[in-house]
Amino acid sequence: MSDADALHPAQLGTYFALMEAVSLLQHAVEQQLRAEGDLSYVQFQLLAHLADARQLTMTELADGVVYSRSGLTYQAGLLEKAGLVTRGPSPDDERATLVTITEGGLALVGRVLPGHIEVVRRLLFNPLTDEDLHDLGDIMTRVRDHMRAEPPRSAAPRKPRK
Amino acid sequence: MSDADALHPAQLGTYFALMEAVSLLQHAVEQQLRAEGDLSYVQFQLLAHLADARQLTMTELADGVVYSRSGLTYQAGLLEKAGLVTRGPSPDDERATLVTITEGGLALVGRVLPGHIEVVRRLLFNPLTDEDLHDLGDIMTRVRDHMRAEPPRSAAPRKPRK
DNA sequence: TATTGTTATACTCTATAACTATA
DNA sequence: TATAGTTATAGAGTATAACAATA
Repeated sequence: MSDADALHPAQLGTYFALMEAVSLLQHAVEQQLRAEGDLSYVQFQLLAHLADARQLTMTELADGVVYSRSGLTYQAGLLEKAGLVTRGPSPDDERATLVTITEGGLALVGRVLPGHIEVVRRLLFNPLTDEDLHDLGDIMTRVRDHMRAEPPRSAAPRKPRK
Repeated sequence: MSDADALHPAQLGTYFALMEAVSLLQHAVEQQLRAEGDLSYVQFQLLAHLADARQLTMTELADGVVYSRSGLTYQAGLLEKAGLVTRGPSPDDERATLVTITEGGLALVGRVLPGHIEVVRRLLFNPLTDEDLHDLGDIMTRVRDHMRAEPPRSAAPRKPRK
């Protein structure tokens, strides 16, 4: 037995606290989005990206949202059915699909965002000082960029039977 | 229009970085757990709690894992079917179900944990200094405790039509 | 050939409500 | 009455693989 599990207790505790806190936050945020906009978090993310860019290809939209292509097609289909986005061919690349946010989509984001922010403020930022906020932003930005750069490392070294 | 959305840009950026980083981490961790132990993250969490306590009631097991009761019953059923836990009545309270981890369950946790920790170390802790680690642990512990204490605040203030 | 996106399909997970049994 | 847990069921989401079309 190696000491591969010799992660410091502090590290393990930090990891679990991080995961649990975000899990709780995500749960709260999803309730708010569902109640005020009938949106899942993923759908909100997609709309938020589109509210910023107005128009993106499926591939561009997939960046920053982890999914499989088919998952994105599914979600885009839902958003289109709800009248929040439209889909059409791209003039530049005939293979691409351009997703465009509608007025209704923009309106919905505007309607949902304040409550969303309120939840985040109450749950995440309330117990933090300005310095905490700065530290957390700095740390998580670094971690995120590091993860984005990491080679996907397809799964695991080996796969014990069963 | 109120200034309800006047969350500082720094706050919004921190929030998004946090959510995205954790999303990426969770994705990576789930792949590892699936590949090396055929477990979901939830199942791993349940087994990890049980590896620590050996025996818990369903209600105790539900603490720290957000779910609905039925969701927990479902997961416990899967773990039992896989031979990783057993379920039986409690001597203290005839209503309660005692969930006990088996030797196989303990072995599986032992087999999966090193790889799990390796992924967390590589993705989360690699780009962090000791001071970052300390800050992050301190911050997220405080946030988590704050969220746990928060009144569930059932959903949202009001629900715009549509 | 590689890339973009969709479809078909199967599966996992989660939540709600109704129900049983014990406290 | 309240609490612990299960069941039935329905719905949302995700992934894989096969496919079509364009670059």
